Amino acid sequence: MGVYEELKARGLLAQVTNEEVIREMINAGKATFYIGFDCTADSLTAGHFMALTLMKRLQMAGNKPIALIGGGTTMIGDPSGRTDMRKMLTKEDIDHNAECFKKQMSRFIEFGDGKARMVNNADWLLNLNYVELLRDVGACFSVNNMLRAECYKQRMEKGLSFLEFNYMIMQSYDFYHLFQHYGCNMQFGGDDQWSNMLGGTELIRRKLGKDAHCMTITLLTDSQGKKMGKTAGNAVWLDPNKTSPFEFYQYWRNVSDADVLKCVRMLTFLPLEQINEMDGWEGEQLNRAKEILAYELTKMVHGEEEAEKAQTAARALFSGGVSDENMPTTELSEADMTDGKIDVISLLAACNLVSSRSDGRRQIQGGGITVNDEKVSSIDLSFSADQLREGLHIRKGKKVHHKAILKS
RNA sequence: GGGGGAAUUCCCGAGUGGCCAAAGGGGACAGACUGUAAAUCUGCUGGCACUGCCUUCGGUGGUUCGAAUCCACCUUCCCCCA
Repeated sequence: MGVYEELKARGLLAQVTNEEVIREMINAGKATFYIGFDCTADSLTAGHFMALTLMKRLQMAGNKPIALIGGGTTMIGDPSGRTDMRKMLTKEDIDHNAECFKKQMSRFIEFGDGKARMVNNADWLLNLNYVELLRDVGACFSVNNMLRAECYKQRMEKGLSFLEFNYMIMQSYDFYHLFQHYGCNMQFGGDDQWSNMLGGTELIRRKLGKDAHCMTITLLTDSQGKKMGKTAGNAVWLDPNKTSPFEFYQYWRNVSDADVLKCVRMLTFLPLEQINEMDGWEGEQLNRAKEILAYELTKMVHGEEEAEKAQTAARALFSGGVSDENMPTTELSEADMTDGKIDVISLLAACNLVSSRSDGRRQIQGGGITVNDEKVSSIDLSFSADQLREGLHIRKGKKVHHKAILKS
């Protein structure tokens, strides 16, 4: 089975420009493809992760990946799939974010001679001359067509600035540039990028009379149709300082039944035969599939050791209830104590388990807080330095476990 | 450039002088039930020194005993005409 068939079997492919040509090309390892990453934050997210695994799959089949960091395009902001304009980022923010991306990506993809390449479109986009660009490239775009593009549809009601309207042109220019300078003949991206990507092939055809291809990845959505990789509106980050390995593990451990197999298929590198076997699992047995998913992904992102730790911690907490070394921990100091003790609310706040003291109060009143297996029933409860020295196992709800300990 | 409309808490959206920390819904969080699932039901959802006080209704000033609500100017957005 070629890599194309594998991608298809895993449900990763959404749209392709020319199935025949693309299948042959990537199965034979003849493609030089790029995926663009806009650096709107200082860490990659679970959403980017899928693109990275795709890159890896294709690289393993002999194709050459180019990871494009959108230092230039981020200056504009992609309006696709958005109902409002993105916050404008400064050049400094963007550069910083691009650096962070670079580091994280190197964990997954091998960069270097003859391997994957990393480029930043700031290098060619920022120096473009407006009038020159208009004559050179602008003439190749039909506004009528652009307005019909799916990615602008949502914005036709809410308003679309000229700045954002140009995003498609910039992305198209990227492809054109990479095609000429790096022999890049294919572009990958999320399905929401389809129209932007087609803009590139169109430009290449018009300017150079050559064919280039695109292929989009199915967006990872849950059974409710929402994009996955977010909790409480926050992204699940790949940076361990922003989303700890334990939290990362738990995110995947908690996907709903309906989505587990889809995630395993799309995100892990487990062989398809094994996945197909898991497909028959039902009910409680699916918990096993969730563990596998969580473990595999944590291993890829944070390494085997962290994955083990997260799994051990999770198992201990949810089946035995025994506290464990691997639980997220906050070290408190004497300064956090008043008169040799600390009250529950302060404790929760110090561990960042609640968003404010009021929130902490509510959590306690709602019966959601447990310390050392005892439900906290009064907001007046406090703990002594000695108790804290031994370590307190705080639980918020069923899933959030935390340890607080007094550092001597 | 002309005319009309809009901006409310995480989101949608009610509120058009005091009874407004602001209806309703969504989401989030927590409780019950479970399988660390889904569905369902319940609670909760600005902050704090919490029967009280403080900050919030695009911004800045003003009117008033009192403003999310009235007035002026500004900013941003939408629609129609050019």
